[in-house]
Amino acid sequence: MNARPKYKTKQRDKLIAYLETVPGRHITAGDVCEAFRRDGAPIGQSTVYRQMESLVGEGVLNKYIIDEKSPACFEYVRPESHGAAGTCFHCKCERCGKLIHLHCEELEEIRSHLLGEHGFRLDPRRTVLYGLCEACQEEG
Amino acid sequence: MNARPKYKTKQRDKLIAYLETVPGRHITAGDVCEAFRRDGAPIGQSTVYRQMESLVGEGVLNKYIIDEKSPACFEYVRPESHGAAGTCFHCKCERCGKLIHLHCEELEEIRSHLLGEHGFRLDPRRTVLYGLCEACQEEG
DNA sequence: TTGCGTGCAAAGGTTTTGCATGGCA
DNA sequence: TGCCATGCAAAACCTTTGCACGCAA
Repeated sequence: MNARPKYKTKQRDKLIAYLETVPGRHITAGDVCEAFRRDGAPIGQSTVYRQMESLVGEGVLNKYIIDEKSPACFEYVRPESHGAAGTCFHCKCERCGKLIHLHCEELEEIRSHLLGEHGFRLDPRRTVLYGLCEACQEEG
Repeated sequence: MNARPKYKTKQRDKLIAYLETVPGRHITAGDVCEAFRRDGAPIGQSTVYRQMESLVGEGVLNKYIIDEKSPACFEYVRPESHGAAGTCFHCKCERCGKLIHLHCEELEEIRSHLLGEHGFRLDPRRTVLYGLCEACQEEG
């Protein structure tokens, strides 16, 4: 978890204000750029990338990698859960591509188990569980 | 799981022969290209990409994504475990890159839980659990 | 002979970087 | 004033695609 940037800029404020309107949703850097463009007040894409990467370091955003050809997803974390391990797990259907978000207590136990028994600290932000969703299982 | 390609080519044979020399290790398409280049018998990179993608479909290779800027990793699966529902889970350290194979009863519970409670059939062959290994946690 | 596989080069798309300019403290 | 942040354009990177040629069956 890195330090904040030293300066408070208009772009940074606007970016955070926007992110607060989409808590818990998955958005990409491109989404953000487009949102500002539609607003008639575009922000440079390198600024968006740099600030968002910084916000990940500050714990304000989570960053998820779903697969190599999709852009990275960012998710706004509400201030009250900044410290908490309030991250979600992702399941992706190999067949239809559907992405499922799991906020599940029991999956937290996996993390403790891996840490306690195997010394491995699981990072849910980078981990995607692949498999078949309910609908696709039925289709055979 | 898709069908095999219709033709048996020299390039495909050489590729499989090479993969058999690195079972259980994670390699990238670039690694493969370079290995053949060093051998003095290069293979076109598009051929490598196309054949490896095909081998993933055949179940001969697993494909893993670490993060968006690293190239995709492929892992050779030995023939004897092709059909098996590979009770082997993979943990990969995001820092040192170490690959850990876990054969653990308790992790089987993840699968039952996901299936029972969330209707999701986890495929351990496609799934890598990312995080930090013991040594890298200590280094901070 | 048929048509799939190969290989080169170029495109594709996301993210990063160089560098001059502008704004925060 | 001093330094950081911005923004444009271009680079970097991995991967895919178009197309002509060659090889497997």
